[in-house]
Amino acid sequence: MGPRERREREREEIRTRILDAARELFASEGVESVTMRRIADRIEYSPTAIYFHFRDKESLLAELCDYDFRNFAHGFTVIAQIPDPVERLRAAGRAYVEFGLTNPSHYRLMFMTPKPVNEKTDKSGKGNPEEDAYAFLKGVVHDLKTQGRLREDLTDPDLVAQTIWATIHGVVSLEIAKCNDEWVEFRPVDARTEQVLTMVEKGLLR
Amino acid sequence: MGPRERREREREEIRTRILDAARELFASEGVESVTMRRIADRIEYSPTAIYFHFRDKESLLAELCDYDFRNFAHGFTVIAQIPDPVERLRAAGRAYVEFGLTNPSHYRLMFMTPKPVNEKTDKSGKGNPEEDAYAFLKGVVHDLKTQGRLREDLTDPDLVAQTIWATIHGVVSLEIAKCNDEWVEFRPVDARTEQVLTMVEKGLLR
DNA sequence: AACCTAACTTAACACTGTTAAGTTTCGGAG
DNA sequence: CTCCGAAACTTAACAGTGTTAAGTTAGGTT
Repeated sequence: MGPRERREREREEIRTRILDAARELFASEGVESVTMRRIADRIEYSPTAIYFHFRDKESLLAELCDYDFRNFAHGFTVIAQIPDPVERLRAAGRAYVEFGLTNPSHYRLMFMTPKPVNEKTDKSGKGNPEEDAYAFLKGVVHDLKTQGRLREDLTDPDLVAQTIWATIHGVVSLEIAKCNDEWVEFRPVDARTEQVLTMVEKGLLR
Repeated sequence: MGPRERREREREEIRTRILDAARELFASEGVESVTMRRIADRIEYSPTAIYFHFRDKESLLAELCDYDFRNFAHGFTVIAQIPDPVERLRAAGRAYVEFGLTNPSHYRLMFMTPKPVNEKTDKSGKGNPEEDAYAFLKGVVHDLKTQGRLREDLTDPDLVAQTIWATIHGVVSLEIAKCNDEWVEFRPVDARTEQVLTMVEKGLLR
């Protein structure tokens, strides 16, 4: 209750105000419109003030994506309840696509942009949500295997998980990057998603 | 042979010198290192000179990618000779992956970066190479269908082609964007490619 | 009451893409 | 041969970016 805690709380408050301002710009106008100066305008601070709360722009955006993806990943706890692993996989795939399409800027930054090699993966604490999502997928693959639903020649669960991930990621990322191109008559993305999911089933299960 | 033609030829020459300089930077240091000023340095011109040959930076890079992808797509003419459409599909998939991995900057700009909505697709002349590649894929799907190799419930060739494209694109783009992440133990990209290709076969053919 | 540090602002730096204005070069017409 | 006009280029500048060094203010601690 001392002023020490208050200061800390206030500090956390302005941190999230910065993140909120960034998110609005991010979602409404895309990543290239997110500018330190524009964020600062929104919260009526000087641009330099942001650097007192975030190391640089990149880690600000990384934290934003991390936070929102973690928020989304909470939905996986209800999907995890689905007993049939095949249905669970379908549901997870649909949810993943939906996240990508409703948060294209997030998705782009997280999964379509190469990171420089440094990548101090901040081992401390909760563990990054991408990793958790991948672990979830691996769990589904594990269940498929123990229930004998996987094709018998598929022995490496990581390889299977990465195959599934790549496939569904392909749908999302192609939609995000290419939906405005008119030279290919794209089928509705939902149709493509379902098509891909049944291909995964018929191609990997038995 | 008049000076008229010479001037035109010289103009074309400096154009390709600009493209070559851009390509070197592009390939060796990535797209974010390609700067009008650095291109200009390499050819010992002023940065402004480039604008006499290219409308802006974006169309310079677009032309570069277009040119190189078209160059790559010529390889498809030999793949097109493969009589068995299944083998043809595999070969095309492998070639596509190889292009993406040896030209990640090209691939990123062409297939992992959203274009603004305008997109004056320059209907004039040769037609863009991405479209040609897609047409090639549709041709394979067509052959598969007429030979009765496609699953009978797959009636829409575009949907099938887009499914295959998304799948293989997923492998390439994930590799480009995530190969430096250490939290997931990626299997070798060749293994993932083969895995995905057999999944496509078992999932879409009969 | 004095101080000291956290939180902020102002001003600036080194970049970026792009453009307006001025200069050079050079083929073609009188 | 001379002059012209346009093409090809340069210099200087603008408006924007992320980021930092230095200065200022406010508020809890001694």
